[in-house]
Amino acid sequence: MLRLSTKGQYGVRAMYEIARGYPDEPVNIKSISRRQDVSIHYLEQILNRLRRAGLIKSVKGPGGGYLLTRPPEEISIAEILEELEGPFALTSCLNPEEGCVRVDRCVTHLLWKSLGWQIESFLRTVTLDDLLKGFKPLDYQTLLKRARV
Amino acid sequence: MLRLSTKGQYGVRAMYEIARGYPDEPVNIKSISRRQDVSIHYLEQILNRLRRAGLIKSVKGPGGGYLLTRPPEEISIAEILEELEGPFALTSCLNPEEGCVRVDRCVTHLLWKSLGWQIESFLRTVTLDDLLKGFKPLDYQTLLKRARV
DNA sequence: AAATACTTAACTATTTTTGTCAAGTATTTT
DNA sequence: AAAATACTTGACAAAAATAGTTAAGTATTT
Ligand code: FES
Ligand code: FES
Repeated sequence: MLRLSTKGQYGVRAMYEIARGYPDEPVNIKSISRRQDVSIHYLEQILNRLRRAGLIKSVKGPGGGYLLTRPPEEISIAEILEELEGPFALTSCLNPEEGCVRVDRCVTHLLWKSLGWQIESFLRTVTLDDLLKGFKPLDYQTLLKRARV
Repeated sequence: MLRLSTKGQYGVRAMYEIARGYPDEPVNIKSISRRQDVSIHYLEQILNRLRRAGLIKSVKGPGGGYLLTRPPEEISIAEILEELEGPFALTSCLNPEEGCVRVDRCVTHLLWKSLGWQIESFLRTVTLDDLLKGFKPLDYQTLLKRARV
């Protein structure tokens, strides 16, 4: 239930590899593909979107690859996922572009909205730098402390 | 991103209607369909699963319908969603039946696992009784207080 | 000129979602 | 017994989303 698509998962893992080269060592697609076991062609599609969104930039030619445009501690997981999968809206009713006529008399609307907030808030507190440092949230209490900030 | 299927959404809303008849007034499918704007045939499919799971029971014949098998305050949203959409596993790697060979060297595995825990924990604290009483989580702080229990 | 590496668009197979349809079975009331 | 109400089950199917692949480029450095 509530599955994260492979596009989002691969995107975060690719960003982790690119973050390892920060600030000046471009990481090429082939090595990301090798280290993360994701097809080169699929990665091309994913990295293109992240580049157009301004999260990474590309360096062409031999020795080229991808580089972060900002320090790893300034790029959150939420930001990456948002670019690849759209806004945090658990239901179509919550999507501003779709909306819902039942909103006012719906008993579950606020529930989904709140859960969405909670998910988004947590993912905004986790950055690429956390992943680089081997961030390992061990228990629920630790998570709450982070989220409470 | 991270969408909840209509089956899960409709399931919770149907359970809310059935909860309104607790403990002794069976609620028939037709009235659930009318009040929640969901097709009768689709509801049949959903309620069947919830009945087989033991969350509700059916009463046949005229005046029949569905009844909760336990008090509304003992049935959490998490339980309903689990029956309709399977376990809280954000990625296939987290699903016990699927698994993943990369788990040990994966930089994101614990992240998705933690987020899954957080979502599940929150939904276990919200019950049908909360919905009946018009539970309206107003802000993130309120949510955290509930989750912290 | 050659090698490396990114860029873009179009296409497609598979799976999941979101239902519908049809033919029952069970129970109560008259 | 008959009629009405209401649940039960399984099969089917359209539509959308997911998860990629294919092909033909362009740009840069050595
Ligand atoms: S049905 Fe749209 S807000 Fe609940
Ligand atoms: S790829 Fe399976 S655990 Fe991360």
